[in-house]
Amino acid sequence: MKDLPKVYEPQTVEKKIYAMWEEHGDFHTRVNPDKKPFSIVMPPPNVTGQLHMGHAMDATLQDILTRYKRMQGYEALWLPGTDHAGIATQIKVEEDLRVHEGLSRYDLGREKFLERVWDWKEKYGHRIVEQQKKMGASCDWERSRFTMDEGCSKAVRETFCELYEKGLIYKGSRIINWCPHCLTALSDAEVEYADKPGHLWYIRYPLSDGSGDITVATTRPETMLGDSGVAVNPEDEKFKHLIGKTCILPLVNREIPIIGDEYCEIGFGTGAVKMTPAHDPNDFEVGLRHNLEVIRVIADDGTINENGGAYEGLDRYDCRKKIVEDLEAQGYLVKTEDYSHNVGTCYRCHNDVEPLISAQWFVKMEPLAKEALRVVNDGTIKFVPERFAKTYTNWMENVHDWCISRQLWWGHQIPAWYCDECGHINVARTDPVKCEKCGCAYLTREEDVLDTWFSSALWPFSTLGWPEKTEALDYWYPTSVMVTGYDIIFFWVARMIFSGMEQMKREPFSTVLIHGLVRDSQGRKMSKSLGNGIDPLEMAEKYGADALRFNLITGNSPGNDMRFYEEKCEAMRNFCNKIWNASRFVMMNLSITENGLPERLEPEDKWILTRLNDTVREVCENLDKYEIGVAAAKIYDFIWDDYCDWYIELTKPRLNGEDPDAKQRAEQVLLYVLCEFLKLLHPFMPFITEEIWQAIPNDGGDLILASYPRYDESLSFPEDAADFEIVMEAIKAVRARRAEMNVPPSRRSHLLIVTEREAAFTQGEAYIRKLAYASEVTVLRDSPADTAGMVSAVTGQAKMYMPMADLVDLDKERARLQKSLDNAKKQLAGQDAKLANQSFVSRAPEAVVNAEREKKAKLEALIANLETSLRDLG
RNA sequence: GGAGGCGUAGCUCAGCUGGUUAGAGCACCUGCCUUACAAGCAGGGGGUCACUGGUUCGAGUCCAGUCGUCUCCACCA
Repeated sequence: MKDLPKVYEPQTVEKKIYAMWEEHGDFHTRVNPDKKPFSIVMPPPNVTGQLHMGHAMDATLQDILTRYKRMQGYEALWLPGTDHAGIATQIKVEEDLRVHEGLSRYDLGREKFLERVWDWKEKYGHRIVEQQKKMGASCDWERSRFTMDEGCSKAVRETFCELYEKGLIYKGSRIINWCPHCLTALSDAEVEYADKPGHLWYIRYPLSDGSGDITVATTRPETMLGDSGVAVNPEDEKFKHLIGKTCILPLVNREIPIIGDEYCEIGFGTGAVKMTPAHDPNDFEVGLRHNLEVIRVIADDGTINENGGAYEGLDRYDCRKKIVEDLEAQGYLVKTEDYSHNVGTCYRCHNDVEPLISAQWFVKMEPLAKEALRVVNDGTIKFVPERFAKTYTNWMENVHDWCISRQLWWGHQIPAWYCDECGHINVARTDPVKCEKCGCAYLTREEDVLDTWFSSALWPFSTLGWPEKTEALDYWYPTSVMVTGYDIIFFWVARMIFSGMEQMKREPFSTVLIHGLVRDSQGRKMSKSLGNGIDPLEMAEKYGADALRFNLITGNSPGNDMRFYEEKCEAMRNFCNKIWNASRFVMMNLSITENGLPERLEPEDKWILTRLNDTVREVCENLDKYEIGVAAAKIYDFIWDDYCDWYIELTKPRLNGEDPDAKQRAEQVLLYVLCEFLKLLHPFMPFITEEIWQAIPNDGGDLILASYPRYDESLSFPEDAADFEIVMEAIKAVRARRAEMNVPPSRRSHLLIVTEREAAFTQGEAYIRKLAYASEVTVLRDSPADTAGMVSAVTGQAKMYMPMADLVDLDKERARLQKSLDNAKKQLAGQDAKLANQSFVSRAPEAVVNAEREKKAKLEALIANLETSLRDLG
């Protein structure tokens, strides 16, 4: 043991420890009726993705909760897995195909292409898992799932069929968001809006009867190719008379009607709006009401289609330019204004999305939203922090139908077959051989696949075996906590909730723990394009995974973003090193081979045990409330301040002393407290704690499976601890006085302690000498006759004198004492005033009043001591 | 337009249901290599808790308003 390096080396330790856990099967869970279940399903990262800081934080939080519950005796399952991530993965493989072979997916064809994607998945799918392991993730890897594995596919198909049968899934032609780059439809949630500078063009549409014209304003002139009407408000005096007339669409020369619709706001813009039902959701609605023609002019790839006449084949933005030029040339352009407007972009490729009419599959949201709202409103599902419940309900209350079809190949192909004869849509759990309506055998399968989030939505139960009735499902569902970022509430959390309610008739989890984003040191979002991402693995390699974990969960509060500072990793690494060296110290001094407390405890032992016990209680309370950062900070303080800076120092005289019995008792308490704090800290810093645990006499078994500390009243000695703190206070006062005068520790002096609490000080003579740099300690009841030439330090319970004549300046000493005295008196006056206040004494809770009285008593004692010291100085 | 967060030490942030003299890390200053640890020890400086008003015996904490800042949702061409 004595050869342990002075500096903790996480790199070698972490690998070894993780392998040990795996080898011992410590992560493995089983349906165990004797234990209470606890479960977390991991938000599945993209199968071909790489671990980023967000994942690292997410995983750390989940791991802490899982380890905590596991140690508390729960059958704690953290179920891992990966997501097929439709668009993201397909794009990656297509890119690879293009770069290396110069091929597109169409060159390969669907089947061959999908084989490539599966190969890709096999090749890179393990990467993220290995990365999670490096972070210490204690998942039950044997239960790992993939959103496109057999079971999940079955769950998807079952859900699709059920919803279709209930009429909750339908196919229809509606305006959807289309990404011309990814060439697929998107859901509302997949569109990100950004303010972009643009223009508002005012265009004159001549009336057909030649009686004048009507001017419309638009931000998207290219869509005029698909205009099939102009709308004005029916109450608008300016335009009322035009309703029913027609006008001529410039450039196209189409005659289109002027209609009256409330949608058009009086006084806004020109008061007249061009209607493009095929490319604008509002126009589409208006078009339905007035039977306007739906003319699609923009093709899937973002170019103008055959309906665009002369403009056919132009890219939509080139077309815009050309149209404006032509309008101007032909005198239809009235004016152009600068205008900033919100443009929807694809959340994957950030190209502008094109709203267009398209036949797609939708989930009808209204009936599903009802239950999803109820379980959050009635508290069945709790959000932490609570404010996110509002975000959630707000969205759910206004949700539109969910477009679930994607024009991709990689994903769950929609289980629908179109009858070539009668056109009937056959939706079936097993592939049909003939049309259920007309019986013909010519069926064509729907090519589209489902939105990735459709399978993610089923994750909490599909991973546990649904639609089969499995024991695991019965045991662990509903899961305990869902841990995820606020950026994913709509995409995922909301959809898991309504899916769980619909398919399982039970909520998928009882608590949603929301965390924020990890940003860079300047507060910017970490992103590939900015190149400001910090690789968690690099940080883990440099400072240790434990340090990184601690960094990510301390000093921030749930739901708030945090900035990542490498310096903080350094600080946390230092903490690891502190623990390492404290353990090294204990081991170096250890002669005992078993962990157990002695019969007889010294005051300092009682103090540290009391502090430990208090810490245990508070940490558990905090963890139960998901105040993980607060819990971590308390453990940090206990270990560093109480255990290392005080307790270890306090035991040194005994460890180095002549009394073997006293030495052994000190060892016992040192070891006991060490073991307890290792357990306490283990969920947060699993590697270093396990490593040390394995090296010391422990309770047997791996730390990961040890019992988490519980509050133990028999190990709490508040009175003794308070008495002991009197001594600590005196030591601090002496140190402060010496530091003030720049006395180096090497200069020791006789220390006279005048106190009524002689016993407390006499008992501690040995360590007082050490900690207060004294050559000898004399405890007296009465002040010495002559204190001239002595430096003094005063607390409420003791007066300390150090004969250091050369350093004493009587006047300065007097002035200093007088200043302290004045200060204390001032405080006492405030205290008196407070206690004289009748309404305070009568209204404040007794405990608060008593605390104030105690404080007053302490001040009085301090004042008395200061006064006698002053008097003694003469 | 709607909703929400944030504003506390030089920097980054904690501070739970209102209750000692408002904390931490980093940075800074002073003194120390005191045989666990200089990635350390001891001591210290530094805050009108954005502003204004209110509730209360008592407000960083609760309420209202103001200013600044960030985010999400919706979106009128």
